[in-house]
Formats: sequence, C-alpha cells, structure tokens
Amino acid sequence: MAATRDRIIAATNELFRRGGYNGTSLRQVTDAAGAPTGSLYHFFPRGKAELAEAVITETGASYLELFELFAAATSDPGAAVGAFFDGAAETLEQSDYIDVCPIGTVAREVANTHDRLRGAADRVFSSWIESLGKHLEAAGLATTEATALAATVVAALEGSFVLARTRRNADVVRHTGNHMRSLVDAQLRDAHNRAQVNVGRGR
Amino acid sequence: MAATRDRIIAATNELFRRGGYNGTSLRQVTDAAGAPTGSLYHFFPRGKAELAEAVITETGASYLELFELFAAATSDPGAAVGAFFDGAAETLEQSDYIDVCPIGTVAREVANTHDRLRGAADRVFSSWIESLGKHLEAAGLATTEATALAATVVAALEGSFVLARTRRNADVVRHTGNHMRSLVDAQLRDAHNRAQVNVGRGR
DNA sequence: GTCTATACCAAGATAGAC
DNA sequence: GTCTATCTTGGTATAGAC
Repeated sequence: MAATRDRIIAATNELFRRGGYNGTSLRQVTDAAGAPTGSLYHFFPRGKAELAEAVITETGASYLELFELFAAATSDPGAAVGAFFDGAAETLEQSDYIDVCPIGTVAREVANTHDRLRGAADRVFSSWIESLGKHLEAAGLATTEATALAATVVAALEGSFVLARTRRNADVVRHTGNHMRSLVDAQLRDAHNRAQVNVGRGR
Repeated sequence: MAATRDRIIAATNELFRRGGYNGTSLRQVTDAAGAPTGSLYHFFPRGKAELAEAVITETGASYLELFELFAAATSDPGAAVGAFFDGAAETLEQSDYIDVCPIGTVAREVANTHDRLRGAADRVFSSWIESLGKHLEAAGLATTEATALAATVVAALEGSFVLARTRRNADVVRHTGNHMRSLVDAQLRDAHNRAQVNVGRGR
C-alpha cells in the first residue's frame, strides 16, 4: 500500500482532472484516498490550497520527465512533439475523457483568485517551455524563436485538451499534433536555409 | 438601465471569466447584477446550470459574430486569424487578465460532470471551427484540411489564454497568433502549389 | 500519524407576500 | 416580475482522544 501522502496526491490529481479545483471537495479526496481528514491536514496543514500546490508541482515535474523521454528517443523535435500529442490522445480515450493534465484546468480556474497556485502553475508551464525550447535550439533555432515556438506548442496542447474533452473525441489532439509537427519542421527548415545562405555568402 | 435578464447574463459572463463555473456563486451574480434571487430563478428556473447554458450559448454567438467581422475585413484568412489573436491579447491586458472567454474555462471544468453544459460548449466551438473552416476552404483548402486546421487554430487560441493568464503576460497570445498565421499561410501555399502542378500536368 | 465528531459558514434552491 | 426570509445540504477546517 502506498504511503498515505502519495495516495492523497494521486487521488487529488485524478479528481482535479475530472472536476477541477473548485469542483472537487476534500471529502471526495479523503474518500478516494482512503485517508481520514486528520491525515490530510497532517500532511497539508494549510488545507486545500497547499494540497493543490503540491499536486501541480509534482504532476508538472512528472510530465516534464515524460516529455524528456519522448525527446531523448529522437534528435528530431518535430517527431517528439507529434508522438507526445499522440500519446495524450490515447490517454484521453482510455480515461473517459477526464483531463490529461490537472494543471491546465486548475490554472484557468484560479489564475485570478489564488496567486500562489497561479505561480505554481506558471513555474510548471515555464519548465515545459524551457525544456522543449532547449531541444529546438539544439536543432538549430535561435533562442527567442525556440522559446516562442515552444510556448505555442504547449498552448496548442492545452487547448486541444479542451476541445477533445468537450466533444469527447481525441482526434483533434492528433490533428493539432500533426500541425505542430509541421510548424516545427517548417521553422527548422527556414533556420537551416538561412544558415546555408550565410555559408554561401562566406559568413 | 438594461433589462434584468441581460444584466444577469452580463454579470455571470464576467464572473465566469474570473472564477469559472464552480468558483462563482449565485450570490455573487445577483449582487453584481443588482437583481434579487427571485428574478434569477424567474428567468432561469432550472437555476445555475440553465444560467450557465445561456451564457455559453449567447457568448459563443457573439464571439462568432466578432470573428466574422475580422474575416470580412480581408480575403486573407491568415491575416484575419493574426488580427483576432492580437485583439484577444489586448483584451487580456486591459482586463487584469480575466479570461477572454468564459466558455473555455467552464467547458474544462464541467466536461465530465454536466453533460448539458458540455454539449452547449461543444456546439459553440463547432460553430467557430465551421466558420473559420469555410473561410479556409474559400481560400483554397480542401474541406477536411480546412476543418482540421480551423480546430487547431481554436485550440491554440484557447490554450494561449491559459498560458497568458497564468503568467500574467499576453505576449504569448500574440506569438501564438503569429505562428497560427504562418501555419495557415503555409498550408494555403501548399494547396496552391499542388493545384499549380495539377494544372501543369494538364489536369 | 490516525481517527471521529463537530463547529461554522456558504452554497443552491424554494416559498410566499407584494 | 420583484423581493426577503428561510430551508437543506455540503463545504472547509478544527479539536482532541488514541
């Protein structure tokens, strides 16, 4: 049996993916985790907000790891991006379309009301963008271009989750992934062409 | 003074953009609208869910109209898309980063819990995708390509709102808009090139 | 660290006078 | 159509024994 704290985190993660922050009660959490209220407040003395912050931070780190696995499998960032979208689509279909990512839902709910949670989500998104950005740089993009493109990919990923869950069909995630892949490929091609021209000019 | 029903809808729209569905109480709505509980239940007998459904449907229709205005201003869909993102970025900055769109937030919150609201959001997103898709078809894309690309643009739009609100900076919306614009331009170019080749081959 | 009971408050919804 | 009072439920959080 997993440690109590881990069960609480895992249960909250899944409940947030289904119902979001305000839509999930601590009663649901303790029931799903099989843990009493006392334990919850033992591990998270500041209550729901502290629990949510832990879920955001820890889930964010595990998704970062997951993306790094995809990226490590190839030197082609476009392929890694496409594969990541395809994996997310699969997850959606196998989970009755509960959100793939608790962070996007919660971030959108609390961005104007819980500044601490907003900050935690901000750090997570930034870590993802930085990671993808590094890979895009390694493949030939300038830093500014790489970061902006990485942010677009993350935005498209999060947005495609909204559409897929709303229509209960994950194909939009796959199509969006394909589009992101061609966008990445095109930008890399442009960068290489510019580099070629400069070489031709003796730069 | 606007009619009571209109004030209730407008107040709810703004409150949803700030705090989402579960994060907004009917007390907040009646306070902001300056309307008593009795009036709210007079216009929306099934309560909060019915009110939310009306907000989604009516806001969705007004954003559709707004996009059609942008699209009517030019025969270049890429330009219309870019301008729409820029306008949204402006709105975010001027509103303390409350969401541009109450529908995306609410859709993500209730997709697994309120099927009626999910359905209403689905119809709205579909109407946007269909509208943009038509313009992309008119510019030369095949129907399937046009619909898929339109969905990607809507996904990127919604996703960029999440990132922008989370980091309290709307530049990501502008950058995403630029990327969507180049994506649209590239796909239209490809379609035209394919058409040219076919002409060259005497098709 | 765990458990139960409970305090306290805000939520959505309803009733019935006007 | 409007207004106020109120019902009921469920929310977060705490207390204190074990």
